[in-house]
Amino acid sequence: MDYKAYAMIMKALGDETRVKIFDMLSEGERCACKLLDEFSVTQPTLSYHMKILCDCGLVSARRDGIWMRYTVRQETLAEMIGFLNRIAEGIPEGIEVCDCKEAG
Amino acid sequence: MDYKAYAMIMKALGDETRVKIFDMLSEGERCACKLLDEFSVTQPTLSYHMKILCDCGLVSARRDGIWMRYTVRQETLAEMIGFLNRIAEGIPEGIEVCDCKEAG
DNA sequence: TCATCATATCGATAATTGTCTATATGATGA
DNA sequence: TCATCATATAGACAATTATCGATATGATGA
Repeated sequence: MDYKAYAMIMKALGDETRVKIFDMLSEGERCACKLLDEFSVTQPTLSYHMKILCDCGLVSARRDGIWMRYTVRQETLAEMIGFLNRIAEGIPEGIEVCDCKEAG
Repeated sequence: MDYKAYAMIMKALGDETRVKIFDMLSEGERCACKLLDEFSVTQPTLSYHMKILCDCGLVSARRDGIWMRYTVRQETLAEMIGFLNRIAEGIPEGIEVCDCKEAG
């Protein structure tokens, strides 16, 4: 997974509606109609948001008859958390001042 | 921290340049000039990106003479990781099918 | 005080995004 | 097969974003 992929995931969650949807999905599989009840957006707008969440790999969709059902993709979420954890762990104890003064 | 704040953080990281900058900062404090060397953007553009990273709370900036030095704000990053962990942990074992069929 | 250097802000602009209405697609059941 | 229902796509549009060049700000040192 490269920076482009991480940025795509973050961008997908960088919208209040989508981050709420994603949080709702943490409770388990949800259908589009349930999600539509919760948010004051039209059906096409919800569909647009779900596509973004699916395209980045955070959510998977399955068709069940005429309904669409969505779940969190744990692998992708785990990779994202891993990336952030590595950044958090990478921070050294002391302050490391860069060598501007010498260079300039 | 509310959904709006989380979305703001995610949006800040939802750009390839910024996610790279943030990853670079995991190595320790960095000055603007060092960051500018690494990325093919102009100085005003870097300044713009750093403002976004600072405004959402992910990065803190300090002035050191004529230089600006940036560090990861561990508290904010930890809160973000915590939020994602709660979502990951919230996913139940079995598939929970919602009651579309009965409701419709 | 003033020139210089690093950074921030301004104003402009092309690209992207989030939203809508209207319409298409695709599954279901009579 | 056809009407119906849930969802997806198309097209339009206002708002936001990422970027730049030009300029302002603010610290430093002669």
